[in-house]
Amino acid sequence: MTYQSDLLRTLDSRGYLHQLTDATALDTLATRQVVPGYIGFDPTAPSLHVGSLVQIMLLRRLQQTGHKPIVLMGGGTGKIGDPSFKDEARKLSSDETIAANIAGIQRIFERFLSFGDGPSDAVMVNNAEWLDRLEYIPFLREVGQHFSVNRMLSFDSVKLRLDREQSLSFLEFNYMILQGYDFRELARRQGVRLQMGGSDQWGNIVNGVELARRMDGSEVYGVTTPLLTTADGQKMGKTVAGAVWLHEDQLPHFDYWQFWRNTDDRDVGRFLRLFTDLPLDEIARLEALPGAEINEAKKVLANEATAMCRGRAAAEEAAETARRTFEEGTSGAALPRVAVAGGSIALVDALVALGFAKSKGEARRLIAGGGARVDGEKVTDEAASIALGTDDVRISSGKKLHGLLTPDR
RNA sequence: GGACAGGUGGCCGAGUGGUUAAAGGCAGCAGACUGUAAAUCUGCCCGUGCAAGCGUACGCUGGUUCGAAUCCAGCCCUGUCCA
Repeated sequence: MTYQSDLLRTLDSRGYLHQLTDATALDTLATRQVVPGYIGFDPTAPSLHVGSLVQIMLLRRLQQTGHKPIVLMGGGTGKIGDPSFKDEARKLSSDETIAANIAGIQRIFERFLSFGDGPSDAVMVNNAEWLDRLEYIPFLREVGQHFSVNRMLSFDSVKLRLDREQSLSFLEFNYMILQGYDFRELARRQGVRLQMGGSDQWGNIVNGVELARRMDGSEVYGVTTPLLTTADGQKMGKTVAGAVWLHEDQLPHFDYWQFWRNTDDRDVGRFLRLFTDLPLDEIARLEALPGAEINEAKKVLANEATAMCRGRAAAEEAAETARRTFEEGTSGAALPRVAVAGGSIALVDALVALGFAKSKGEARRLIAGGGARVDGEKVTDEAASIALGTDDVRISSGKKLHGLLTPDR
């Protein structure tokens, strides 16, 4: 369908829409007023990784089209853990951990959203504010009566777990009730009209929509994004080094840039639309590049995505390092470095020190398999030692990972 | 509380006394081919050690045995059914 509102037109054309509870009504609403919309995030880690980036970008689009993004931190629900599509119960987090995680996550959002007091400025709220104070009996009477267990059991998030004969504790079973209640509370307190989330959140979102209607008679809406997988069917956000964290404390700028640079051909257009602010006609041109020229589009993707998250300077440095490393075969400034004292180091130790191998044994296997190079020369002697003069020595693991040994004088 | 089934390496899953650091698959790493892509083929894939080896590992604790992931006992956890 064609949408009237900037909001839905943008979301639709850039590939964010999977399901909507009431597209027409939401579309109309968005043409008439500033729509406060939220997405919930569990503060179960001190940072967020690329897996959350679609949701973050969704809030950014909301703000870009004149509406108000609200970041809901699940300080209360985080104490329970979302059971959706998880195989096993999450570990419960302590209050201190949760508070620290929230602080870590906030600094990431500040890069994607503009916070403040204005009508379309972003705000961050914590559902512990209302959830921690709930009293069991009143809650059951007011909220519990609106939930049918029969229905909750039919939700995929629960059903799949039960079908696989895995345990689902009552604690976790309550997650969807609390999340529905969040929506209703935010609607009441802040006039929130929209909840967004990944497709796995559909059931939770619908619960909230219905709860708000039943308790307060208010109309609120839900939008989910498609589950983001790479073209070869993998969940997005893993690289050689593990999760692709958004904050540089967990992942260097260069690695972040490389993550985007290594995007599958088939994903380039989709990712450009989702993760950059480039205009659609420009993206259409880039994704149509034939054959190896598509690499130009990947560079643009890497530059833009890195600039948004890490800053333009970081993106440029990463791009320059990548150009020198991969196109010239020399070294760039953003490569990881390890200082070596004493003028020499065993190759296995160097590989471990640079993080290219988790253990000496792994480093040895890498060398034996022909994957290790010193200054571009393949080395197959597991016992090789590297002598350092005055210059940096470049160590490579495979084609992708490069690092420098710097003499420590 | 009772009956039954089960708990194996990051995941799935074989294995019912020695030749089992544990088949196979997935994921991951490397090589070849390429375009820092995909697909395909090949090798690697607990730690330590140049190596022989040593250490650790099949829910936990103890036992039987020359020898246990495999047998026995108790406990913990999960599922199904019953109360």
